[in-house]
Formats: sequence, structure tokens, C-alpha cells
Amino acid sequence: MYKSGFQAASLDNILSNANVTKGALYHHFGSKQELGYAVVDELIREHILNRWVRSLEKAENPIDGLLAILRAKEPHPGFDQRLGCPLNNLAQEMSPLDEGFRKRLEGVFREWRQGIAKALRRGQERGQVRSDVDPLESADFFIAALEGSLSLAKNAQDTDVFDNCKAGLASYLKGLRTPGSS
Amino acid sequence: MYKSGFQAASLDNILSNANVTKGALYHHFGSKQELGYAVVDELIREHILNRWVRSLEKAENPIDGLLAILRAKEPHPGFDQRLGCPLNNLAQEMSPLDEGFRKRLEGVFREWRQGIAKALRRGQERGQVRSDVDPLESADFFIAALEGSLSLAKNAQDTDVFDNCKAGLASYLKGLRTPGSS
DNA sequence: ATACATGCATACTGGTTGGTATGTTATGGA
DNA sequence: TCCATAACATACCAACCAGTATGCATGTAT
Repeated sequence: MYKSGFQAASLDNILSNANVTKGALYHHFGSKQELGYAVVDELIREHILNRWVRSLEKAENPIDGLLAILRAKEPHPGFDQRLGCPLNNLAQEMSPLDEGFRKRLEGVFREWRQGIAKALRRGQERGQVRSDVDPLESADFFIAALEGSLSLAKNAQDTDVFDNCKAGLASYLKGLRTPGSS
Repeated sequence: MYKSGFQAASLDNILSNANVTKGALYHHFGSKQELGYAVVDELIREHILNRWVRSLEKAENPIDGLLAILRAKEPHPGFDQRLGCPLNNLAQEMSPLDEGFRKRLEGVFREWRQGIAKALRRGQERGQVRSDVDPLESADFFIAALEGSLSLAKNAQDTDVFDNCKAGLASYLKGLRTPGSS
């Protein structure tokens, strides 16, 4: 139940949905908190790395790569558009309350950011990305704008808002290209 | 306690922090939910309207107005930077769970968006904003990027991230200006 | 002064939560 | 085959939650 948030999702609910009993859970995890940490480390982090970092390492052009991920933003199991981004959801909820969560989630954000920045830097070396672009700054802004777009879309339930935001994101990315390169 | 979220903030806690007893609360509100609705309608909505809509109506140049609000984003009582934006916090938490919350919060977002779009349109009439800009699209993207920036900053506890995002936001806004106008 | 409603305080309740104690089954080594 | 341990299941508990019942002031109209 990553619809109602971590705190509001009761263990009994989680357990019955997963067809697991409480004994089994507490045999593997010491507390609900530990379970949450494992979800961050093994599910959310893996998803971000797969989708944004590893995929960009193979891309020939970072900007085309980012645009492609953006376009394909729908079809991923368990990542419903109307429920927002699990990484940001958890971060918003738990960061002010639990330093362990905050540190883990911050780490994921940092890996994400570094992955994009690295790809942009490679793009600069290849002459695909404008040389006056600060890769880290652009990565931060891109992630912020994307997460914000997902947040608004989650709230609005209206595709218009998200389409507008996606258009804005796409044109931001295109503005990073070296002028005249496609 | 708008640090722990609406659900996690227990009534007993809220009441003791406000030096109010349960009898007094339930004399004025029928439920915790009603109290939450009132907070949205009378505190959060008012704040957004004051800061973003009414202030832009008076501005001579919408882009300068937005930049000024952005620069002054700190000193407002009750709106701690490290706790994020109350509007977005509540929206993230409650929108998927309570349609009443969602509708109210969506309304606030819509008024915000319309306020910015209207200001941009006025700027276009005055030749301050590029005429090929879609005001609604730009307003959506700006709000999304801003909320995303606040989210990341809340999580990172690191001013660098927010500074990067603010720089991105500012340069986005400046890109909306009519070329050669200031 | 009395009657009555409004505004507030306090004590309590039924239900839910994370967590635990204890019991049962499966597994694998000797 | 036997037994120790890991893997699970079930029943229970104390703490906490939103909400309520009841009591007590205070103000006001008659």
C-alpha cells in the first residue's frame, strides 16, 4: 500500500495484501522501520538506477536518452502515474521524521543526480551538450522539475497539467543541446 | 505539527501545542477532517493568494515580480524551508486518500496557476513577455519546478541543491522575457 | 433571580496499531 | 533416524488514536 504512505499503511494491511503473516515478517525484519529501509535500498534505489543511471550510461546522446525515458514514463509495473513517484512520496513523508530514511533517500537522489550529471558531462565532451551548461545544476533542476511535475499530476488527476509540464521539461532539455546539433 | 503530516499529527499533540482542549475543538469542528479542510481554505489558500496572486496583480512586470518572490522565499512565519511547502506536503499526503482534500488543494493550485498565467498574459500585452509563450503551460511548469525544488531541498538539507534549482528557475523565467527587454 | 444556551474542560471508550510470546512446521546435517 | 535450528503461524498485549458523554462555567434575555 504505497498509496496511503508508509506510516498510514498498517502492517496488518501490508501483510494480508502480500499473503504473509506477521511471524514471517518479524523473522526477517526487526521492525516496520527496517522493512521500510529495505524497500528504499532494494526496490526504489534499484528502480532509479536502472531507469535513469544505467540506461543513460548506454545512451549515445544524453539528451535523447533523457527525452526517451521521459516519453516512456508510463509503462512500469507498480509505478502508477496517479500515485506519484515512490521515491519522492517517501521522501516527503519520512524525511522530516526519520533521519535513517532521510539519509537513504538523499543517497538515492544523489546517485540519480550524479548519473545525469555524468551523462551530461560526457555529452559535453562529445559536443552534444552546450559547454556553458553546469551539469550538476542542470541535473538538479531537471530532477526537481520532474518530481514537481509528477506531484502536480498526482494531485490534479488531469492529464493537461502533466502534459504542460512534460512539454516544459522537454523544451528545457532541448535548450541544453549545442546549437545546431539536430 | 505540520512537520509530521496530517494523519500522523495526533489531535492530542495539536491541542496541547495550541493550548486548546478537545472540547473546544469539537465545539467548532465536527471532526479532524473538517479541521484539516479549514486549514486548507483559510490558511494555505490565503497564503498562496497573498504571496503569488495578489502580489503579481500589482507588479509592473510579471517576470520581475516572480523573481522577487523567489528571492524572498525565506522570511515567512510558519513556512520553514526545511519542512517544504505546506500546500504540496498536504497534497502529496492526502490527495490519494481523501477526495475532499484533493478537490480543495486542486482548487488552490488552479488559482495559483491562473494567477501566474494571467500575469504572464498581461506581460505579453505589454511586450514584456515573449508572445510565443503559452501562459498556462509556463505557469504549470514554473509551479512544478518550484515545488520540486522545495521537495528536493527539504530532503537534502543541503543549500547547494536548492541554490542550483533556484538558479534554474531564475534562468527559466528570464528566458520568457522578450529578447532585448532589460 | 432564574432559565437556558453557548463555550469550553475532563474523563472515558471502542477500535486500531506496532510489536511480542509462544507454538508449529519445514529443512538440513550427522 | 534424530535433532537442532531456521522459517513461519497465531494469539495476544500495551499504547495510542479519534471521537463522545458529561459536567461546568459564563453570559444574556425575561
